[in-house]
Amino acid sequence: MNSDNVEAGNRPESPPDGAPAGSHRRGPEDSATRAMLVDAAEQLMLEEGYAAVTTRRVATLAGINPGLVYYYFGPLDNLLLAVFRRGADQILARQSRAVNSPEPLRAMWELASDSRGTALLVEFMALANHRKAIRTEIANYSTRFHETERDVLSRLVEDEQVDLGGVPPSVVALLMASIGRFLVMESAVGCTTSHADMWAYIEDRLRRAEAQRAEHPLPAEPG
Amino acid sequence: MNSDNVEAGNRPESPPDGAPAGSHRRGPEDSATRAMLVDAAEQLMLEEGYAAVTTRRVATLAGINPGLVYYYFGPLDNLLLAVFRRGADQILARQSRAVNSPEPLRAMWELASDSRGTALLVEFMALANHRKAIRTEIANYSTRFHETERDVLSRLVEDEQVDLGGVPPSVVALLMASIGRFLVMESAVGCTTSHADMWAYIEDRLRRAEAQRAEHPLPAEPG
DNA sequence: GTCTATACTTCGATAGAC
DNA sequence: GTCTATCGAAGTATAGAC
Repeated sequence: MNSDNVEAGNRPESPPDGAPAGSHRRGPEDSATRAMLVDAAEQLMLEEGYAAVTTRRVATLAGINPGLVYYYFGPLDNLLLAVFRRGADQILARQSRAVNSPEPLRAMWELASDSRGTALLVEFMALANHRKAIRTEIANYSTRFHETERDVLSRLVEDEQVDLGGVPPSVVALLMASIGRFLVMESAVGCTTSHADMWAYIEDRLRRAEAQRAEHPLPAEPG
Repeated sequence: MNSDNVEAGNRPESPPDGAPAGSHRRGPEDSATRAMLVDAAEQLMLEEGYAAVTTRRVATLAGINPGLVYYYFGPLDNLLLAVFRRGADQILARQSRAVNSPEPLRAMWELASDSRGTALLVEFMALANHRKAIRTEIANYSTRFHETERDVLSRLVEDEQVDLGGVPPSVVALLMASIGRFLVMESAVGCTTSHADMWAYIEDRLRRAEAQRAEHPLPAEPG
């Protein structure tokens, strides 16, 4: 689908077979059953929160025997980690397409304000409070996410493709990520105070920042 | 301690005795035992997440018999709600002091970037995904929080006490809330990419916005 | 790889003695 | 108001048949 190097398997801290330390048994990574369990766990997290992700409920929802959860993942934490990693890889892949799109700022904003991704992230943020493995994984993912956007924005400013009005690219990257997710989180609970104002403001800034591109078309790369 | 009208008891949707519909029994609101249970529940939420808040664990941590949890709160959801309401009231009271402080913008920013309040809010946001009562309560609280800041900022701009650089007060209110909480959330999981840049940027904006006040001292209210 | 059966723990909630 | 005792449900995890 895309040739970006953001797929699973490049994660440096994982052993070659992808098995976290401490898990006794593990089925193949490409098993259809395994994927169905991850699907079911993700659905439960989104609909009822992480506390609803139990071996019995996941297995029942997937139409699979509860014992198989342990066969594929060992302790339940590993299943949660698998859900996070798959989701994080999907978002990083989408980010990779966004920063290369014709309107990178707008695409990055749409990614930042994605409701599904944010809903999952909130669950994992809460989970991270008492699960160290999740905490580390979120930190790694967030770091990659921000660094990519910061570097891309720096380059775009350098090439006069966008105008950030003097605000540092690293700051703009954090601004988009925080505001987008915040709006989604509040909408999820039914609070939309001043959201319309914020959306209008963002839209205005996006339009002005991207307008720079029309005046400064990027010449073909030399060499 | 303060005379602001943000204390509990003014909540319009609560019946006079403060008992939510459906709870069969309930002890007095000012009970010391009740307060210890709320303390223990809050501590468990902060240290181990909402899933750790069980009747047995709360009671054990508080050194109180598990049966008393039902005596005071009925179903467990009511205990969670009590934790949220007490925390929300504390933050609204602190907000009320912040907006009346000598440097309201800075005080509002310090409130937005408060780590303890944010950690609790993350837990409740996750809880809200599948508990309607929590969802409604968060929406009410957030609405009040934003509206207060928006109104105060509007007044400050009107009186030329602060300079928001043309950004609407409602937008600035949301910006502070989202960025502050986002930084705290990321720090909690150990990701601080670009945080130093953001803090420096915020500090610069705060200093410039508050500088306006020195040039335009507010005259005494007429009448 | 998939399933059954099971051991053990902890949960929410209630009844009732004191 | 506080405690003991208890019910039934659901949880994690394992052993072992097929």
